[in-house]
Amino acid sequence: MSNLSERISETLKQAILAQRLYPGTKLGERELAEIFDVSRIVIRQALIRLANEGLVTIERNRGAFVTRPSLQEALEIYDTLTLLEQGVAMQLAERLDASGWQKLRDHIALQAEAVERNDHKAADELGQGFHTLFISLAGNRLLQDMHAQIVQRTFLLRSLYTSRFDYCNLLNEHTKIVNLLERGRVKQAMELIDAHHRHVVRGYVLDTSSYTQMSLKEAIKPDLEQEDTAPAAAAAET
Amino acid sequence: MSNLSERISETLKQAILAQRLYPGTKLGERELAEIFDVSRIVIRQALIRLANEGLVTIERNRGAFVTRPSLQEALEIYDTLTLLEQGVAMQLAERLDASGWQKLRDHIALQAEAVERNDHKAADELGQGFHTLFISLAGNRLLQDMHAQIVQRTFLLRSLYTSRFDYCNLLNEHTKIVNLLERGRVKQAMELIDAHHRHVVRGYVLDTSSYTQMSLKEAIKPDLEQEDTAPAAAAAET
DNA sequence: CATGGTCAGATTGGATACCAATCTTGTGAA
DNA sequence: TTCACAAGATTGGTATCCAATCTGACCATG
Repeated sequence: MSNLSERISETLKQAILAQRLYPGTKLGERELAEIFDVSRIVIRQALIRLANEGLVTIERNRGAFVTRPSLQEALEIYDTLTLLEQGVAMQLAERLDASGWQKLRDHIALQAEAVERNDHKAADELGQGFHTLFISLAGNRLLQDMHAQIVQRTFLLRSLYTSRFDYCNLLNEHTKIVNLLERGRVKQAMELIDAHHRHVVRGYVLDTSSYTQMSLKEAIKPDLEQEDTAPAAAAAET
Repeated sequence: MSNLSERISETLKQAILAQRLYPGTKLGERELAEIFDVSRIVIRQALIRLANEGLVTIERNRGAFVTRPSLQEALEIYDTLTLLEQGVAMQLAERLDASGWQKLRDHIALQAEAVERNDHKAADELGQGFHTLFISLAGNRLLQDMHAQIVQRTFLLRSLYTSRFDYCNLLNEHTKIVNLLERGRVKQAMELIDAHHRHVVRGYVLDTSSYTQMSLKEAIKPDLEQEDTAPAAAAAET
């Protein structure tokens, strides 16, 4: 359904966020056109979309590459994330109702389970999800979209630097933040949010050595198969 | 220089921000392709760029239109703007040096002159500029870009609703905010920032009757001439 | 008279083929 | 070895064509 170029940009985005496409990887128009079996123009449009979101960098007459954020940009990403979440924290402390706080606690409980199961993958995703849920409770769609865009960029950093998070500690901080806010201790909560993001940044070890290179086709294939069920059936009819 | 589709999207953006292209106006591919004398594909790419920034809305198989923000979205825009500027206020109160405060005061002085001259246009632009300067002092490029994108959307609102601002009052509030922040009275400053944006919103009178409809070509022409000096000369040679 | 359905035209989304400009690369000469 | 230059590859853009869909007018029917 909907736009072809939009679907392709979405597929590429998933591959980038899942770290199957590594920052710096060249995204050749011709190559992608063959992989997706579409014209180059659709690929170009998809790349323009991704470039506008900052996930891809287009260099004139040279091509598109998965964006490689500098350390400076990495700091800006977390600084901005902190600013947004501190702002939302202030709003929630004033406006959030009981059911809202409960949603946060439920989410934390889910993550706690995952941590106990030693399910790193789930714990990681739920940890990310907490921040998204937190922002969404402000009820501001625009703010939510901006936040989501910045969170996306953090995935580029995860690809670039090996990350060793202390999930248990991060989870505890989530709990503390909710507790502080619900009791109206806004200032302390905001300081903790700041510290929380610094802890996340500290989890990034500057170690660009260990990354597995993958072919473009290899990297995209999983998403391709997942979404190509219908087109494949249609193709079988011909 | 650089991309054709990027230049065209920039030109269209100027026309939208200058309120020569009114929200709801249809941006037909064929029509624009003739006006700019380029292929439809370049236009499509430009429209995709603008759609990603929220200035244009693309409806499948129907075409692109200048975005018409709902009242809900208008509130979200100013709510988000408030959140960003409050966050930056906190940072500046802690970190800004003397020369930074001076820049803010200088800017306010410029706007004060414009107000005294009764130069509404300049006063308006400088009023906008204050917020941009304010954010830029945080020294966070990403944050600055996000802020700029949201400010752009406020221009859509200015087109949609007739605005009657009390420039003198808004200017005074700018002064007060700077004074409060420099003296470390962060909380009061943040409250004033909130009030300030509410005053701006109040300046929008819901009155969709008085808007001058303009043809697409008419609306774009000024920017076209401005940037087409070189191409025009080249065309004259043929 | 109003209402609903059908059909032609217009517009968008996309494919294909082609060309110009630029970048990369590899080779040959100094 | 190093520099310059030519060949190939890639991107940016054009023109033309086609399918899908939306729009709107026209006509038939209750």
